[in-house]
Amino acid sequence: MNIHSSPSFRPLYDQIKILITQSLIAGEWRPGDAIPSEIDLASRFKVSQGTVRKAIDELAAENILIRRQGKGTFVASHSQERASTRFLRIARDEGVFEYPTSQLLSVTRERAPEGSASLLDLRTGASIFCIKRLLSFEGIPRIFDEIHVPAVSFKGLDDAMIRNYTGSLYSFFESHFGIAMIRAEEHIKAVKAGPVEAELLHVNLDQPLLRVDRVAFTYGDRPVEWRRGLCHTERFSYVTEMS
Amino acid sequence: MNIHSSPSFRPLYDQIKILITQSLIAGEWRPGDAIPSEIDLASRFKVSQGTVRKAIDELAAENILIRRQGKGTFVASHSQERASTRFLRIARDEGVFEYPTSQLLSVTRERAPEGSASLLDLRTGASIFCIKRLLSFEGIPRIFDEIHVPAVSFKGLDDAMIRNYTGSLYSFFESHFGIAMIRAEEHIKAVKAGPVEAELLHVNLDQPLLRVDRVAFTYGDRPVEWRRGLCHTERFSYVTEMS
DNA sequence: GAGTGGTCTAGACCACCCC
DNA sequence: GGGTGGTCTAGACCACTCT
Repeated sequence: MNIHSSPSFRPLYDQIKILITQSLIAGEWRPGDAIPSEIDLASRFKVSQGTVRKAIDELAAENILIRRQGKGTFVASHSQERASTRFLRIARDEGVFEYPTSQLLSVTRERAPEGSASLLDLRTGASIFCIKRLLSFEGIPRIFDEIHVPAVSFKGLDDAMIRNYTGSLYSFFESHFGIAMIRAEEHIKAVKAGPVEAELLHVNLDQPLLRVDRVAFTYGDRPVEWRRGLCHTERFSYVTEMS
Repeated sequence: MNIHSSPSFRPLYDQIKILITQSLIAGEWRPGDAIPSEIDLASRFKVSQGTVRKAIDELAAENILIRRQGKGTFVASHSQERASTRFLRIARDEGVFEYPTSQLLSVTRERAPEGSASLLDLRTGASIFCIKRLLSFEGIPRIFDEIHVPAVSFKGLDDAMIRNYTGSLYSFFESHFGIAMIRAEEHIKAVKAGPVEAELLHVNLDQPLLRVDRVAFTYGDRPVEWRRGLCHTERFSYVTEMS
């Protein structure tokens, strides 16, 4: 098996990562499913088990797959993950973590404004769904979210569907539209509360809020969600780690 | 080599990670140094090269070591890293990244207040150094930092030393005190500018600022720095990624 | 050419899970 | 007991860097 024919050498395990990713994009294995065993994949791709292992190791490090000793390797899912604090970085300063409750404000069909359109690789004016909601911790409204997703990828989305679903929004996107969020980038600023968010979050006008702009990506680094969260950070913080 | 004697089984490569970390703590290899080759380490630890590889792979994934094909494996350093954006997450919304300039305001010896003391595993009132500085982007002051470090680990620190040093603060800590920062946790809030920071950052009183509290750790997950940054985020953002 | 890390293989055996 | 992932080894060969 001579793949060492440079130039532009690409390791075997890297090519296998791509093949696995393509199967994920194609929906051959869906979030929560077990993928074939390492031995099966090795024989399918005609490589050694060690090479498959390395490919899976990297996908697991990216939180795309999850390994469970003795059971198998699974497609990461927002539905079954314990403590879905993975994309929710707001937490109490002290005390136990409590999952927020969500109040849906509106779901509308809109034309994408320039900002979110370009970040979602859409043309300005493309059709999107705009979701507005309020997240509350301990009964107190803390985060006002405005969420844009391309209408073409989320055909038929409406407020009743969301209201009838119990679970996180990303878990809803997975089960109803087969779109799994695997990565996100956020830009954070401190801003003054405007009239809308002041009323929703029960704060005075011009109170400082955290403004968290996010772009989330699915398999193959395809951007599929833009959102802006306005967050009242009294007794709460946005938590990050770096290394 | 039978290490598979459960209970409380610990893989060999994990034990070797610990041994390498201990050498880093002991200062056997310092930031910027090359560590011995994989073959040398394998014979020193009496394991196969593959096992050493796995240990080094994980330390490299944690940004503690840096592999360079054909050259060797090196201890990560804040001095020689290209684009030390690793612990500086504030960037312009658009345009090219420009490294900020630092203006040292004061270096004083203080008694640790309760907050930073407990986060640094010190008793309240322990001796610390308090560094205050102002970071400017494009000539405009953007971040007011207050930094606490234990006096016992930073013996002899004074403002002249910092002023005479060109380079980042963490690179200074490395070269003068042998303390390498490898990981940090941050808690972010939106707050109103008080009188001190309003003047320093040239903003009105009560303007919203980002308040970024950080605890930074060195080898062995030992906390050695607490800092609070107040940041004026007009045209700038705090950038994060998650997966 | 010598030395380093990087890739790939084949095989043995262990830890874990479930039937 | 049989299947899964997890660890460890030994060896071959490639890619990169420096001398």
